[in-house]
Amino acid sequence: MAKGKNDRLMAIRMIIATRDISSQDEILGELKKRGFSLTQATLSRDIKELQIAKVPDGRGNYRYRIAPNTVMRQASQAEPLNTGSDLIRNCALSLEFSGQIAVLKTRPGYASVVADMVDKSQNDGIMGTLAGDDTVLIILRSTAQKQDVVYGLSRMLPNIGSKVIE
Amino acid sequence: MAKGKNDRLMAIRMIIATRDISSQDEILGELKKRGFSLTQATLSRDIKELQIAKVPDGRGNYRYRIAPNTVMRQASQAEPLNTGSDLIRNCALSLEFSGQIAVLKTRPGYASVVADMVDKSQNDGIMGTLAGDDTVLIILRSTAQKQDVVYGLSRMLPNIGSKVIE
DNA sequence: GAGTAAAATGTATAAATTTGCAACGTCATT
DNA sequence: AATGACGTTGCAAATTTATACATTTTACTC
Repeated sequence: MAKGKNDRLMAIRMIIATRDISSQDEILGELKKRGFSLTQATLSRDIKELQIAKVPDGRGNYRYRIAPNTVMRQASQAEPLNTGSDLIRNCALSLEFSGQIAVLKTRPGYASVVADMVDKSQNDGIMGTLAGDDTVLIILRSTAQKQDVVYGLSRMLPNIGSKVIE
Repeated sequence: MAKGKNDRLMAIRMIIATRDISSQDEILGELKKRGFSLTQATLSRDIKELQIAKVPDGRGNYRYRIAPNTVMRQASQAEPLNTGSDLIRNCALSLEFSGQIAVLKTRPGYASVVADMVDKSQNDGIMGTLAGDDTVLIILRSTAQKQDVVYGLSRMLPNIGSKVIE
């Protein structure tokens, strides 16, 4: 099972989203369980590339998390869109609207990745997004139509339409 | 011994919000310039307490950042307001409204500091704020008038009026 | 003021993370 | 096949960060 670097990066994201991890050696152990072969040095480089950080959790411990600085972006400043993997595409769990706000629930740890995709979906109705760990808050422009927003999102998240809570 | 621990913590927040810092020793140097006397060990503990993390910045370097609070602060619980420096005052870049929400963009890294100031501005129209890295989400009370909110903010951020996107 | 518990800090060290460098593999071109 | 550009990786060392332990300071009570 010769897995490429990209699979490894996705696996790292999944691991830190799923488990309470506080050192790179722990991540390394999880990766090896999953059949990856690498050293801690490479992992450190991967983590840098993924913008993952070791963050104090406020309860006396540390935890690896996807970088805070990808948390919020203005939709209009987005770059051209990028396909992304199925793994990412399928991690949107639900979408619910309330006035000019929409709340998009994701699998734990994926919110910032999904928020990034939402920003890149070039949707005029979206003013900006804010991502936590498993929730993306989407701020709509006052002129936005709910249907148009859902349609726009569906370009990046194909089956989002079926996840809308009415 | 000049200043208490709390002053030191505030100084650390200010330093990392203001400068591009990539190691604790650099922070230590800034603190000493400002008249604080401490060791790296104490700084490490302070950083843990403040939930500050060393985050890859996506451009090949690392930077210390305050962990974004994913929990909304209630404006009403704010302490009396505090002048703040010109540097902080001038880091609001734009302000845009959509219904009961306003999105305030700041220079990267300043959102939590600005959000803090907004909370302390004792503005009745503001229900609370949520800060990312360079964006502050301001949730307005349903009764709030946009003009009153802008006016209230201008007490903390003097030229915010000119940054409003219409 | 003496006594005591808790908090804060420094010292020294351990643990964790980053990085320079050389080596290897992949592609595209010659 | 040889060449070269480029990305990826391991190794080992350097750097950076966290922490165990001892000591000092602070805050409070008597």
